[in-house]
Amino acid sequence: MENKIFRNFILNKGLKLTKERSAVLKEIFSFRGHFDPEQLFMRIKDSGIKASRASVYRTLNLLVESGLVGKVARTEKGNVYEQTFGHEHHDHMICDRCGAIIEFCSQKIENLQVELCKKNRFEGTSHTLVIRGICKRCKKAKQ
Amino acid sequence: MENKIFRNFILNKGLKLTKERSAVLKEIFSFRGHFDPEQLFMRIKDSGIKASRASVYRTLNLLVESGLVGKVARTEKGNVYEQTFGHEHHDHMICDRCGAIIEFCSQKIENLQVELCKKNRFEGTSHTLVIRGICKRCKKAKQ
DNA sequence: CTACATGCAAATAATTTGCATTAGC
DNA sequence: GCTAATGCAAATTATTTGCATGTAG
Repeated sequence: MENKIFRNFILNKGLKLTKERSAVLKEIFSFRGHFDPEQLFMRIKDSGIKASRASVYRTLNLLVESGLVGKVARTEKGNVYEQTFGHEHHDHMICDRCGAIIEFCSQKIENLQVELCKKNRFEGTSHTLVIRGICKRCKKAKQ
Repeated sequence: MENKIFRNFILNKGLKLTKERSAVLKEIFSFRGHFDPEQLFMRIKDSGIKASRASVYRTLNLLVESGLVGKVARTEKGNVYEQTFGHEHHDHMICDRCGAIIEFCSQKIENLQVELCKKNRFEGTSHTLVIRGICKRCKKAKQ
């Protein structure tokens, strides 16, 4: 499914579906969770396929553009991504101490978006909520 | 007021209140709005005081630690800050058509943050909510 | 066979840091 | 006077880019 979408996206732009690009796509969709470019690069390397860091970065940008992958956040150590295709909308909490990213879903936020948009006569299509602070693990370590 | 808070913070840590640190604090509280370290550095330079980029960065970190200044976001071109002392929190709607940024305040979001953090045993310190869509002006133009 | 993509290494850009010198307290 | 802060330039880190070569369509 995601292969088809990516293929279409690539060909429509007059670009080429190389084995490096396919490898990046495949690796991302082979697991669920957050990742950064370096982790992705290592995973691909470990899987036996060769794709340079440069290609990983370049493909990642294409994937974001295509909508298959989303940028979750910018942290002190770079960007964090996730696959967005086939996943329900959720938001994130980010620990400022250890960088942990916690996902959560809340119907109240969805409702709040509708309410706020009505009040401001804004036609909302999506939102991003990030709560920053200290995760329970670090909170415990602090004491 | 903020001078007093900063002075206390600095002295409590056994640090020194230098003229560079005072200059950074003064400059930040002399206007309202967002800024990045480079802009701040330039403003200070233009105001006739000498303070190196390194000192601006170092002081900025202290100010965030003290709670007088907050990190608004990480953008593609670095961190964006704002003074937090004496200012109410707000969030943004961004129009995908014309790029307009609408600020809004909502007590319900603040409450929701508290509720979500409690549920996830997360110690939330701040949040960023961005709603994307079409603003009323563009919505009207569309019809 | 003709763009476009790749790998590499060098370039960027924001921020941090080591060190000799200066200055709060 | 002791200790921390400054300025500078070099280091660091994540990401991008130029270019010669490889390859998909």
